[in-house]
Amino acid sequence: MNDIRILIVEDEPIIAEDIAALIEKNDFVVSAIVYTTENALEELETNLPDLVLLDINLNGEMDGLLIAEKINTHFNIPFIFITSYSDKSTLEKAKYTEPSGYIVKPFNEAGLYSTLEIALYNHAQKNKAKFPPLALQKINKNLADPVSEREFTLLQLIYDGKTNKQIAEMLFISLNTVKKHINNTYLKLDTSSRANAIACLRRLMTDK
Amino acid sequence: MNDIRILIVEDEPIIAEDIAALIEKNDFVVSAIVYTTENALEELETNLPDLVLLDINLNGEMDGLLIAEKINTHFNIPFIFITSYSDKSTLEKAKYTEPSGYIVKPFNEAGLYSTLEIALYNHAQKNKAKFPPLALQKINKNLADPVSEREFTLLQLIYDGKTNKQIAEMLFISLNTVKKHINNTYLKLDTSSRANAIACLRRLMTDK
DNA sequence: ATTTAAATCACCCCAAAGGGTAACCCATTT
DNA sequence: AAATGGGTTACCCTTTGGGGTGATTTAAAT
Repeated sequence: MNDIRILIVEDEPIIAEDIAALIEKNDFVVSAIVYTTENALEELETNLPDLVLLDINLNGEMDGLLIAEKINTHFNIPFIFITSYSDKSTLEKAKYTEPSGYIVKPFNEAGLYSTLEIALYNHAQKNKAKFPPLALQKINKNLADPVSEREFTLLQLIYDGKTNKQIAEMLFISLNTVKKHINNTYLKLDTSSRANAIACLRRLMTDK
Repeated sequence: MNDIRILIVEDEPIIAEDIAALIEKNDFVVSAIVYTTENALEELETNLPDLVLLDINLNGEMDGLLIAEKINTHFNIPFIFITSYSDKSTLEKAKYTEPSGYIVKPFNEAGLYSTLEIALYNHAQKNKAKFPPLALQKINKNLADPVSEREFTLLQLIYDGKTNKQIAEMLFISLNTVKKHINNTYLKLDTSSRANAIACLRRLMTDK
């Protein structure tokens, strides 16, 4: 089956059942409902779900944050906080665990469902987000003298490991033109070699 | 100021004002409120915010999705959908744009605030996760002939944009040795230039 | 004790890339 | 009408990088 299995960690049985009903109504599968931190950790070890709905406050303690940390360090699954505590200090602590969502009670079905769907999709995309393609705007934002579109095209090809000759052939322009463009971009990037330009571009893509 | 500037894209002025009030109440700054797709795109070009609150349906069209695509391809900022359309088909389309959040109307202040905070924090973290450092194990996992630790050191320096001469000086070895090592790694990576080797390494880091 | 593998270095050759100058075309702007 | 800026090309020259062969040392493995 390709069913999405969801673990519910919630110390109030009535609310847990309520959540479970909404989830199943939307064609997800509840892998388990647990009421304590210990059971939650055990459930993760023995019956790993695809996603966790997590109450921050469990029996008076903010153990949801501990569980979140455990999920981050030991499992690679998304989790969503469901809590009635929406004060800034709780949220502040919670956000550092990088939850896929944060739902404040009372919540509605549509809100829960959309948060679930997006959490699952975004989590799946997360790995693919590494080494993203270059973005001209992003690079220029950090440059005094902006790179032109044509120059950017050349930079992308350099970034892909192409030689000047290959670039010339791909763009149907002279080798001299390629060299000229690249030289101009080197001035703008304040660099002086392809490999260094690539490192520079990486920096510009992550800066600010 | 380190104020977080938020763009509101919402075709109903009353709701837009409502959102703006909630935002400012929570110490964010509204960079602009726009009612049309055109103005939204213009605003992105001329006055880039830190985050966009985006209604999917603008004047009868699902232009919010177009704007989302534009943000993804041209700008590197988080965006959150705010919509009254919570049907599965709309959500399905929306999730493929990888929004940082999806808020279903009617929403409450706590829900909006927490979604904003988490979107901003997760987006900031996302940037840090981009362009991760090279990992020898990961690279070798995909290579028939594994790279040695010393060779890996050299590769990292190439990846950082260093020249052979710089590498030789940094590692206190002869320029000839540097060349030899690099040549050996080129054989293993089946490549033939630094820039190409870098592109190859990036590939190896993302390949399963 | 011998093989193996990694790291080190040298020398040579040629291809590729970097740096500078000058010029032309074609838009857009002033 | 003139200036500006991007894209294009050429020419010249210097530096860097890539490719091959061979050799030594050291440490680990058989």
